[in-house]
Amino acid sequence: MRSTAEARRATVLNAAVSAFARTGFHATPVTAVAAAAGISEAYVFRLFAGKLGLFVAAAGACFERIVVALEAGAERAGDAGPQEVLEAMGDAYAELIADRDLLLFQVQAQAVTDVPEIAEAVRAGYRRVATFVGSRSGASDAQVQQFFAYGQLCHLIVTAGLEQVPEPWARALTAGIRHP
Amino acid sequence: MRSTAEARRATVLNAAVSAFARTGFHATPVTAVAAAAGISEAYVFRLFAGKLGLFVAAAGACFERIVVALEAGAERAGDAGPQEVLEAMGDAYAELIADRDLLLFQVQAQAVTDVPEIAEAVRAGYRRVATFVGSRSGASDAQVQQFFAYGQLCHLIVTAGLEQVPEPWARALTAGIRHP
DNA sequence: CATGTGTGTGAGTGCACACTTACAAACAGG
DNA sequence: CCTGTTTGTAAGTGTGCACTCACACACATG
Repeated sequence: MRSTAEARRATVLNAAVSAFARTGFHATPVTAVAAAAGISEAYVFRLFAGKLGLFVAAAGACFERIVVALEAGAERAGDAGPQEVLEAMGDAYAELIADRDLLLFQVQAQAVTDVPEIAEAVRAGYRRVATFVGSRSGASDAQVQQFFAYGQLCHLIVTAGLEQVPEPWARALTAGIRHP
Repeated sequence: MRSTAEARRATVLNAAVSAFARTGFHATPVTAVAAAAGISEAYVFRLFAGKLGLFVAAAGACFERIVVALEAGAERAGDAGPQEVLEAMGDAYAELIADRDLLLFQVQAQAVTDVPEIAEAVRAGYRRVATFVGSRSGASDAQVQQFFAYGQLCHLIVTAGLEQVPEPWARALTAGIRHP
């Protein structure tokens, strides 16, 4: 045995998050994921229950990484006030998505929510993130809502490439958004 | 001649917005658009420059309809203050996307911005909407930014079906969002 | 070393779908 | 009524891709 199946699954999931992030569910052949993971397409199908199972598992991994990053960010704020903790989480999120994979994967997953299993995975992911953000920061519902609203705005900015647009309307939308 | 090409193009674009909204660019065969429009697939290819040209044209139609709705909404607020005009636009947008087609199309388009022509169409669309919202309302950049942030949050709520989720975290995210 | 179990692949198979081509019918103008 | 133009389609063609299957190699255990 060159490797255990569990270890392979982990590397495949990393490759899957990146690949799906770039080209989305339907336009990403599992051969692309397999190649990025350095194994054959056939073995990917043995490790996961079809392309759909692979995508759902990748969604789990994506949100897992987000929660971990937010935890680390919140730790930097210690037990400061809700606003401070939220800002620390925002900074952590901005750093995390510098490579764009996690952000783009979320956008891609949102676009395929007509598949029930994917919709459920997206809900489960945001459930984890939202409950964590709320409980860890102690912020009000309205503050948590604002946190996610500007997070979603960040998704638009990145997918549309608005950081690169010098026109006033784009500057207005990107003003104060951290990092991208 | 049963119809003029220009009239056909319009009906095809309506069908295309609906079809692409539901299943996205890559998972929507142009046969589906053709069937919804009541014509043959071959004729769709004569009317538009490939599937990509059809999608880009549909994006134009989508943002066009959004701007028209916002104009009508703003008209209802007359020349009140920026905040009132923004709220009137928000209400108009909420009504407009009751059928979900325009909202879902935007999400789908965002997911396919790795295709340069689509990215440009998305930018052009938001350029129209954002400049109109800013100039018509006279609101500050920060207000306009907030308007779009909560609009994007609305996209998440609808795609993930959060209106149907009774748990507290989902209630926090959907609180005060008009309509869905 | 025989046998079993888990890891891994090459070579298909079948189907969906983007796009083309050859052809037909409706109308317009002279 | 004949000729050209526009509207429209049926029937392909080629390709990409999800998924399968038969098979091979690595390692453990008695």
